[in-house]
Amino acid sequence: MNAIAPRLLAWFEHHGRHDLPWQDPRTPYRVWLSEIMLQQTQVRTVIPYFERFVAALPTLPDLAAAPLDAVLGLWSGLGYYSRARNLHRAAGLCVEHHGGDLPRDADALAALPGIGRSTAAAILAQAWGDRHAILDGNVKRVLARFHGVDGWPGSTAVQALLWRHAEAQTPDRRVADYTQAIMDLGATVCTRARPTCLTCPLAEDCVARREDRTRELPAAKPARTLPLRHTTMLIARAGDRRVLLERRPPTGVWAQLWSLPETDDPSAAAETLRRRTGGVREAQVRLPPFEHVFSHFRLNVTPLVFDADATTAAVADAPEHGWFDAAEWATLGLPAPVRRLLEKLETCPE
DNA sequence: AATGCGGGGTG
DNA sequence: CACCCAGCATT
Repeated sequence: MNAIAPRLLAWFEHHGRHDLPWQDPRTPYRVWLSEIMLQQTQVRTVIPYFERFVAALPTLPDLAAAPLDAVLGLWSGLGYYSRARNLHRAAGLCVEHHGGDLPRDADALAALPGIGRSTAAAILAQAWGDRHAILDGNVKRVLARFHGVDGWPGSTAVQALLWRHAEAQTPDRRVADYTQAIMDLGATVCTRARPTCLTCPLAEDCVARREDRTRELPAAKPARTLPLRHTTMLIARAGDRRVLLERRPPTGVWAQLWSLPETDDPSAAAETLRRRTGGVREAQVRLPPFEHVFSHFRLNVTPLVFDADATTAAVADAPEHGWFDAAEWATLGLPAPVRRLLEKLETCPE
């Protein structure tokens, strides 16, 4: 086997990232939180969210004791909100079953919601130096290129092969540094576009480099055009400038987040709102339609603004809802486009 | 084995 | 505009 660990560890000393906020102090809780936030999310995006989160909830018991809405508020804008709900649930389970700590065991970790094979391994490797192989996007790219693995890494077969390479390359010692090193190499040298092979410690034995195929590996996901959906978001604004929000259903996009009432029939918009608010009339202010892109569809959003006479209670079968002023909705877990919409309305005159 | 789940960055 | 990113849960 052509071992990469010695070269990677030597490179890591001077060229790795040693000042990430979750590296110091390096506690299992902070490592866990960072790993969850970093799922499908880049380091630069995560850092401000991480700092805010640990400032508000410094320990695992703090997280377990916090209301879910507070956790979703801290997560608002980061995306993949099931991560926040699972994080909160897992914290409760740790208090209940593990004395308020994360278990130091891969199977016990992977049994917690939101923690899979790779995240469990990353937590044990980073927090304790225990020998476990990780396989995230960076490691997939480095190993696919180094070993010349063809095929899309999302497919089961290719993923299984990459796991075998990852296990075989993980050293017996300095596992925390090795794990960080291979991710740093993927993030800073072996990048998706224009990798800087001239500075790479693995270039000499890299199959993709030798065969000039770094541009082709790892193979791209099979293309598919995203379906387009439409919705109308209803902004009911009271005289005191409070707006009507409702909690979204427990499943589907933006599950359990606070958001604007929606309708798929714009002509029925006023009637939809009247069921919740009493009298409304369409406002003078207009907001332009916009498009929001998800991984699996595109959403065309038409905002409609209404002036509401009263802030009466909703009928019994309506979803959970409420009237919020700017200071209040600012702290809620809102979908990013809804937050932008409300911010825009705040700044624009009558 | 495939799909749902956000939001932002990149070429 | 397409693709990707410190993946996991669900079907």
